[in-house]
Amino acid sequence: MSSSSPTGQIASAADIKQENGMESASEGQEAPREVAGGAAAGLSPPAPAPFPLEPGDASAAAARVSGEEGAVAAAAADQVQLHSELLGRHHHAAAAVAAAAAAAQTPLAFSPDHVACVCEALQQGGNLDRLARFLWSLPQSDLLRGNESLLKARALVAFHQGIYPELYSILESHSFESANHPLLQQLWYKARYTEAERARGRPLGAVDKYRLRRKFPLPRTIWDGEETVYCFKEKSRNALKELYKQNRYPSPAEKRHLAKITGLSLTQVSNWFKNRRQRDRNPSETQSKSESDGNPSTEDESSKGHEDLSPHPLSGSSDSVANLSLPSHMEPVYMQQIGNAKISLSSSGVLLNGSLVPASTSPVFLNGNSFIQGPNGVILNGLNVGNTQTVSLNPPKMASNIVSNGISMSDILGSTSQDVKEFKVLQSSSANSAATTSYSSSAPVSFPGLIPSTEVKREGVQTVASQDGGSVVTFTTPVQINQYGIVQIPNSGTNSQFLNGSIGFSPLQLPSVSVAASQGNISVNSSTSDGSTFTSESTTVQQGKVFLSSLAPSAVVYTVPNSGQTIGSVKQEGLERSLVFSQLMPVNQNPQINANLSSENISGSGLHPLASSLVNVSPTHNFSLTPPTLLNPTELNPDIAESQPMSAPVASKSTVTSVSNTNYATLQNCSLIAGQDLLSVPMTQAALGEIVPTAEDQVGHPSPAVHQDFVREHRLVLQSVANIKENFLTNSEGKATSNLMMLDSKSKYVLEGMVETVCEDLETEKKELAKLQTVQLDEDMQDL
DNA sequence: ATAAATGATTCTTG
DNA sequence: CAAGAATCATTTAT
Repeated sequence: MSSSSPTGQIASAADIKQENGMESASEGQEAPREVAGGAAAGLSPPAPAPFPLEPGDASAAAARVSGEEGAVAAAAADQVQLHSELLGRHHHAAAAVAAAAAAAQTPLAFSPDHVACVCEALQQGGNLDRLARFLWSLPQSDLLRGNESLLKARALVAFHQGIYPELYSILESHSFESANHPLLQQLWYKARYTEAERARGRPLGAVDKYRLRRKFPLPRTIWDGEETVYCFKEKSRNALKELYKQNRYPSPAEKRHLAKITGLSLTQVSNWFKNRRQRDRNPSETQSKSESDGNPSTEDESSKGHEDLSPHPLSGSSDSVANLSLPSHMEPVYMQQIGNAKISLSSSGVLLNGSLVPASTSPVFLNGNSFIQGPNGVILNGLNVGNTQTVSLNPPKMASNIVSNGISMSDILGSTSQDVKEFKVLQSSSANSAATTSYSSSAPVSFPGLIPSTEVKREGVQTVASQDGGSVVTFTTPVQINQYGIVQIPNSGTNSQFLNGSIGFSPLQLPSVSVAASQGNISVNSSTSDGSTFTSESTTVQQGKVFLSSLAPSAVVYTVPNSGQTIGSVKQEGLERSLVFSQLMPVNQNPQINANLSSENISGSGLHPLASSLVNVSPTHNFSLTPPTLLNPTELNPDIAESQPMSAPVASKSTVTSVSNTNYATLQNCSLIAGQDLLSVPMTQAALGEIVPTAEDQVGHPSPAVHQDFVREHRLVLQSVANIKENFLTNSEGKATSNLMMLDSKSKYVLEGMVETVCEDLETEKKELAKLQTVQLDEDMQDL
């Protein structure tokens, strides 16, 4: 009983994943209420059904104990039985298990793969006692290997046996794959709770547990470092807020999209909106105390409030928003980075809700420094490109995609630490103001180098209509402000879909008026933070130029000097060194351009295949679309950096930096960040971890080649899946796919059953993947 | 220890 | 099925 509460909580949390409607949750909990306690959501993950950590423990433990004694002998039999049990469910796994069982009888060492397989299978089945026995039967040598499945199994066993010090030791000594984090995190906390509970003699309260969590933060080995506030990740929260500003009643499609982006379940998204609305509505009770005005939140919200307040609950919303919000799936946040300057197109942010959209996008111009502002935010770069040039890209009509705004933005900002703060402020404020409609005047928060609004004249800002729905980036007539040349590049309507990995580009239109020529150039500089790719000195900067010129009516050439080379005359001749967008991206109809980064490009650094999905590069044209430098995994996940000393590999892998010295322009793909950081980054990291052994890893576990291979196989599978998902994200459907994504909150822990999943749940599209595994297993079997 | 913030649940309604 | 209202239980801040 006493224990039940803590456990219950965890268990409940797990179940809670309402989305999936895990029945497992039902367990035996008596007090649904307690379980329900919002908390559930908080802790990420509970392992769904897979195996019972919870309440049942006691009984399980007891069973184990009793069995344990006389059972050693029985172990083999058990395993055989187990085998048969599993057989029905997992074909491959079963085979492996069988092998294992056989092996068990003859104390031979079997390959790590088999051990891993068996461990996974046993874990899946929740046969902890058997698992414990199995571990017992393993030769010491096997136990010592760095096999993650084995370690996980050992951790589980240690937990169930109450040997917490060992558990902590295991958890802290090995960097586990993110897929295993949820489970291990629970073990960690639960162990802490249990310890405290025992010490104290009475059950812990929620607050007590909270304190324990604070006191014993998760080790980086089982935590990606993503902060969460009230159970939701910061990013997710931001994304939700963004959308809420635009539309209080998101359509199902929007919710789905949001769910996907944030990694939250559909239910969570819905709940969030529901709660938000409720709290916005009646300030009474809870929040009333603070303010007179009902709106607790902030001014901005209130302002926007009136617009959307309109209550058409369901259906209405879609219509009203029609202009703005588009098709459900859009997620267009993408950025392009050219050298130093970062240009963000789209943005989620700000969409001006109904009001602003039509007219003009009133962008905030930041001048002075090279800022290019997207609707949402501003992207800034700390470097000066030219003092006077400003480029603003605003998408007049944005779609719903807010996506990543919060996400990407924050991440991006992260890189430029100094600016971050300001940036954030700016970002939020601008966004808000936009939403409110009153933007121009009040607009911009003070920003260094910002041009007073008065100085800005917007003349030719007319947004050009997008063509056929595809996303179009239009360069409208430049507005001149004094000496400052301002070029507006509105991005109207983003219909194109940007999938994570892909970047959609629409035709760039240049007004015949030569923007650039006279105005000067927009100098863009390469600023890869380290300057590794381009040397970006102020000098260069000034030289770097972007010509939006008369090459062709619709052609734009961005030229960014290469570090080594002097820019000299970049013009038409410079084509080789420059990018001609129009040619490069024939985007018109085909908003999506997918150029896979061939591994070779980055291979030097040992980039894993997965990376390719992340990065889109079209080598042929000295044009590289890369994940923003900022996105360096290192930066995204601080913990990664810490946990993996070898930041170098990581960085290189991300290719973020330079793809080749030939590229002059670097485009950043924001969406990538947004959508993918959840999935890809971690995955990538994991992959790297294996492929590029870090010092830490090696020290920690001298894993045999075999093991690595095995792991790699898994990784391949997983990665493939990831790729699939990313590449075909369009189908929001993706249930199938998502099943394999361990990182996907919905399917959390599905991974747990890596084996199971891979072996058993293969669906049509994934059969090939399965084969991989099969082959692997078969080979192993033969070896046996 | 208390209070505010927040996610989730339950029940009702359309 | 979704939304609103009331209410919880937990998380976070004081």
